[in-house]
Amino acid sequence: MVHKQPRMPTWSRPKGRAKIEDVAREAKVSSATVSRVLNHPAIVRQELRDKVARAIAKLSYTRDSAGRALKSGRTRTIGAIVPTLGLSIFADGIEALQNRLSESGYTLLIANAQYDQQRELQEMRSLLERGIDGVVLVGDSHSLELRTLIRQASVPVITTYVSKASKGMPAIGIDNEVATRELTRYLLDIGHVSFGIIANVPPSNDRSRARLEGVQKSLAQAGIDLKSTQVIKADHSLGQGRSAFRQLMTDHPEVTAVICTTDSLAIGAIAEARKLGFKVPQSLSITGFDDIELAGQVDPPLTTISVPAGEIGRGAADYLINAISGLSIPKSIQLPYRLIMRGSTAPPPPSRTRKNSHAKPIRNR
Amino acid sequence: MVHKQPRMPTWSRPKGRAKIEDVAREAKVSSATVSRVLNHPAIVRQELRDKVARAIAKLSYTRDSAGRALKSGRTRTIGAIVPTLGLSIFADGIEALQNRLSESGYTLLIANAQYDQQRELQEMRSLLERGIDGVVLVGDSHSLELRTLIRQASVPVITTYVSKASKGMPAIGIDNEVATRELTRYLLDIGHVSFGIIANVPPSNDRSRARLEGVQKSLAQAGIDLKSTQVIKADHSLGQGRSAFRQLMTDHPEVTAVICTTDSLAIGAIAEARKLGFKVPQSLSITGFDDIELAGQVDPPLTTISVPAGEIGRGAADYLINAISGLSIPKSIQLPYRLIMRGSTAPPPPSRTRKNSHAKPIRNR
DNA sequence: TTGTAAGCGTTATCAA
DNA sequence: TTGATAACGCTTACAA
Repeated sequence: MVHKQPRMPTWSRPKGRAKIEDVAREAKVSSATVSRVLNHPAIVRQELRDKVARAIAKLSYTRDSAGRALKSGRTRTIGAIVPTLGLSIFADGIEALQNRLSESGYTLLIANAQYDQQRELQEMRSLLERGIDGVVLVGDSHSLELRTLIRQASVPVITTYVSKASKGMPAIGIDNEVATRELTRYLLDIGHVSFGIIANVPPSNDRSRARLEGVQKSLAQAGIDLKSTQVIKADHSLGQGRSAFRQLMTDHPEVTAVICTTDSLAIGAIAEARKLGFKVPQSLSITGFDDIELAGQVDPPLTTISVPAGEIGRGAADYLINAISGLSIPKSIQLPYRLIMRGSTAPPPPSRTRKNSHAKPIRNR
Repeated sequence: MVHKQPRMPTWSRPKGRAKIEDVAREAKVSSATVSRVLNHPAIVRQELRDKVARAIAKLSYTRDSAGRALKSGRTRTIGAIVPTLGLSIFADGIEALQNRLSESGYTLLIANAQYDQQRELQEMRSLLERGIDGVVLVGDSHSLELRTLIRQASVPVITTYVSKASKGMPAIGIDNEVATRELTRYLLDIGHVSFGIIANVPPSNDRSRARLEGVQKSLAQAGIDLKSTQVIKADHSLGQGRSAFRQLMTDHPEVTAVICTTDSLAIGAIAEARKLGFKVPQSLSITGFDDIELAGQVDPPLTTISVPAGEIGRGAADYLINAISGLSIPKSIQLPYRLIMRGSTAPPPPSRTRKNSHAKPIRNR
């Protein structure tokens, strides 16, 4: 005998979720008391507190954050816009950011802008409409419109992976330019005089630009000339690293040190170098930037600059949480990078050191 | 002469944001009309529509989603909980998910659970409290409590990177077990009889387990015995791939094919193999799984299974958006994987083929 | 210490 | 076609 299933009402309200009134009724107190138990437990009598707690457990009540946000003007939500999640350096930062926020009861709204300022603006609008309490950006190339939007919303903001506040926006990260200066200095010190650079320069990538400038300035300071063909532009893929390397070495066989602005490019370059028969580091030094997981595992392991992505993420979280609660920390936070010297760099072959190089004499002292 | 700055009120409300009433006043219509222009423009007269539009532009008004959510019970927000963002396969999926959601006016709340069911549960509570309209999970190992929570909230859910609905939860992804079966079949077909497996088995990683089972079943079917020492457990890091490989080859020098359950492990294994003097693929074949960017760039390029992370992310978004609007698509979506044959695999050296192997005769048919 | 009630910004129902 | 108004669930003066 087939029984008919008890039929659901044609359209039952999607949420059978308990509300604060239900808890109040169950505990025989007012809804205000329930709210107080939730938000300021100290000011309610132990006995009632327990009753309310039991009622909450029984109904497995959770606050509806919409009502809460409407009343308080706070969403306990932070937004982040990154260029992409496809680069582990950003993914790692976001992961750390989320972990820290979660500990403090915040949730993370995330968006990616694909290095497109127009998209960034649009995502920001969407985030702002959601009423985020704070926002995390990357880098310091942002449209004026974006800045205006943030200022008008008077939402705390911090930008990451760079170290200097730009146009009043606080930052947390490393000084990319100083980092490549040190790296270049190191290569100069061990005797290199003929350089090639593989730089990822998608539009609006200020970090990469700073890295490139660090190298250029350091070389200029050492009186070493750099032809424009010694700087190859690429995106950040391994494949581009390979082809850029090939082009570089075709045009400039005299090069003994190849500086890449990301590890991916460097790893691509190493792969291609090996294929082309270069001995790294004996005849050719190659460096990266970021210190991704792979950097220490390739053969030879990559000399690179380590970027503290986790610390950046955590620091951004802490900064915003403080800023939201009124403790404004207006200054930028400069984090230390580390020059990691591994096996991909060595002094140039004897025949190629300064003595018999074509480098001009040192100009700037 | 120093003028005092006009002093801000001790505590000004953080938002100078225009509300719907302001727009209404500016346009000399009722707030209801403004709302209608925003939500059902068709039913309001052209003239008023324009007036309202102008007022909106003038005040640069945007809806406050808290009020909206409170009224409508919808937040236009999707939550996602991934094990980690540190694996590019997940980062890529999330990126695609976010892009697709963004196109449809949704924003993405993200959390990571670090392969910890307890954390997953806690993050889910937080997400649910935020009133998400749908949720994306990874894999099919989830605590009963989590399932219950989701069911009670009656929030649409989809799990990803697996292909079969488990306990009523729809899924989108590939069939990991079938994939490694095909991969193993391929290795058998080209003559391998002695296998080693490097498997990442963090707690609750069902994908990895399925991959491992696929290999085991395929080998069992071919009548090939697998000692427990031929299966090395590891996490998913490159370094672990290296050490696992070393251990494997120490215990089982007869192995001619090493199957790794992730590309990272395989790349680590290749690096170590090279260091130890193995010739890949001439004397040893190595395979991965995921087809990360690097897989095609290492030397030799890695034979692997390609997982369509982007498609998974987009598919999950589409699924949820449909489910939210009532078009329930109850079935799981099985996406095709691809076996990518590259240079890291080849027939075993002649001396090691079946003829003179120690493999038992085929049992199962 | 607790309860009552107003109001946060929006949308939808009902009347006009 | 438009306007007035009542919720939505929560927090917080203000009263008791």
